[in-house]
Amino acid sequence: MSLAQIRYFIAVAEEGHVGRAAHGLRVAQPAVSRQIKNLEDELGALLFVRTSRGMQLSSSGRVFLDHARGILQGVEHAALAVRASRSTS
Amino acid sequence: MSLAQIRYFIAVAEEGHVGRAAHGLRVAQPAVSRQIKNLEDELGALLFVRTSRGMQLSSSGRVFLDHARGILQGVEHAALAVRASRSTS
DNA sequence: TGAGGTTACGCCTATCGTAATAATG
DNA sequence: CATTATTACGATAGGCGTAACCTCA
Repeated sequence: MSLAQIRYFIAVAEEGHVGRAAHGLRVAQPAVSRQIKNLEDELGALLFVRTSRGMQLSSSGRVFLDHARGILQGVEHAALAVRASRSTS
Repeated sequence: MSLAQIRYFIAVAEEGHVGRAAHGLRVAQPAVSRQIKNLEDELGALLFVRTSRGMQLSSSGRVFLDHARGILQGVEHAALAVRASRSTS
């Protein structure tokens, strides 16, 4: 699992389309498609249901989404906290 | 920032030595040394004070450590939650 | 057949390990 | 000089983009 995979996952979950997510992430479609697949393989669960119109979160995907957002927020907070502490050091 | 960097950082913080941390991580010393440096560069702060006997957390490092642990726990919980939800899907 | 997602394939960057180089007590 | 960290450098793996392919309404 990587932070990039988590970002890609959240983007697809919010957009409902790999293509649209890729555009927002400024990355090509296959990059997102592959990383979502890698993530699913590692977790041993399908995170999305593929429909002919796009991707919809599966129940496992919904479970993962909450955690995923928390992780990214944790990363942001960590960076902010360190940058803030710099002046105090 | 990557999850590997966070793992390396925590290991060094706990061991107090790059070498010992590397051994525990089953990776060579320079890999850890470099990633710690990359992390420090990205965060714009020194996370450790280098002594001739090893590495000691700086005040910025102490700030980061709490966040770092939380992030990794978040990752673990996320994976566990998805694996648990698999059977429920 | 059009609107999506995925697989194939070649390139390129990032990371690694070994070996060499500091630095410090 | 022993101990520990860092830098150099060549090799490799993982990620990306383009292009080709698949699937479903």
